[in-house]
Amino acid sequence: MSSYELPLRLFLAFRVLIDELHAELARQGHPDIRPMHGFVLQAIGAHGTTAVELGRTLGVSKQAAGKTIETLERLGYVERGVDPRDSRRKIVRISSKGYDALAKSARIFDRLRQGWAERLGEERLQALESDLRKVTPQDVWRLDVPGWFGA
Amino acid sequence: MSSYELPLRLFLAFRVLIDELHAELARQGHPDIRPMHGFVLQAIGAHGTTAVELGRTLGVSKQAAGKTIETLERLGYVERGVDPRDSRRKIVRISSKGYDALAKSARIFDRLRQGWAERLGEERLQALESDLRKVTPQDVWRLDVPGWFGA
DNA sequence: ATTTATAGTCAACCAGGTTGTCTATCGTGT
DNA sequence: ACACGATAGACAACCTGGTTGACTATAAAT
Repeated sequence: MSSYELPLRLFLAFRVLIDELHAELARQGHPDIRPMHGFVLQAIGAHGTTAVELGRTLGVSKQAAGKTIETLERLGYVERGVDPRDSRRKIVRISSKGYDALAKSARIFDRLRQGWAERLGEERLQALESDLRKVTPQDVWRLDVPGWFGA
Repeated sequence: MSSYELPLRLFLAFRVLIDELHAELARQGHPDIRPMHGFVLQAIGAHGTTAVELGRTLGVSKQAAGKTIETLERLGYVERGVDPRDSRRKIVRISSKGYDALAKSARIFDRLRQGWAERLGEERLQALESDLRKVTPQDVWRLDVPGWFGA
């Protein structure tokens, strides 16, 4: 096929996962969560963060990060509190609803991955994951912080 | 390995290709082309199309398609003419500048794919492409792209 | 001939990004 | 001790690319 196939298929593969995730999340009580909110919650992390910090992590301006936080707060996925040691900072923390969404997302992603493993074979899927790691930047934003999914 | 890694890596792999494409396109005389414009040109095709048709192909509203066409026309990548058999329709055709961008994009994608082939091995890359085809829809052009191309 | 469907445009709105400006607070160097 | 530079957050104006709804012109069907 065309030179466009590889990038397009990568994008479509991503979209397939994200679309199924959100259809399923909607069924499981999170109809208003938007694609990427899960990734933002991941980026916020278990210890909380601030707008400036989140902006740096995600590679956007602090104002953009602030708007996203505002949206997530309005939807109830994060809560904001003050930093007792620095009254300029407002700590953003994942709420219990946020943890619920994260836990459900993780389970759904695992199930979707299982579906792929059945279609491609676990071996081939592991090869695919390994190859993707080789062509993408390492150390994206620490995805393996322990204790993220418990609530 | 978190449940989020697979979708994230797919997205990052896509972004790596798109970012390098546009850096290179800018060097080759197309500094103002935006991520996705190439895909839209592909969707327009050699026979031309209309705003309504393009919207259907891309899975967006006719108004959104119209805005994108307007942008591409302003940048000189497409031209609009009337349909002699239906005076309501305005046919959108790829301009010579548009074809130049498409040809260069194809060459750049091919070169990027070659780089991956050298890093992963041609065999593994073909396996990856084959696996991606198995988990993505056949209808490659319905990719409600909005928002996903970032940058 | 009248009705219905279609193509395109305009307007209002939204999300999420940008830059610039401003205030409050912190931390440091003299 | 304190003045000053750096930082966190908020606000405003603006951009892009989506959305829906309303409207006009034209084509097609009954």
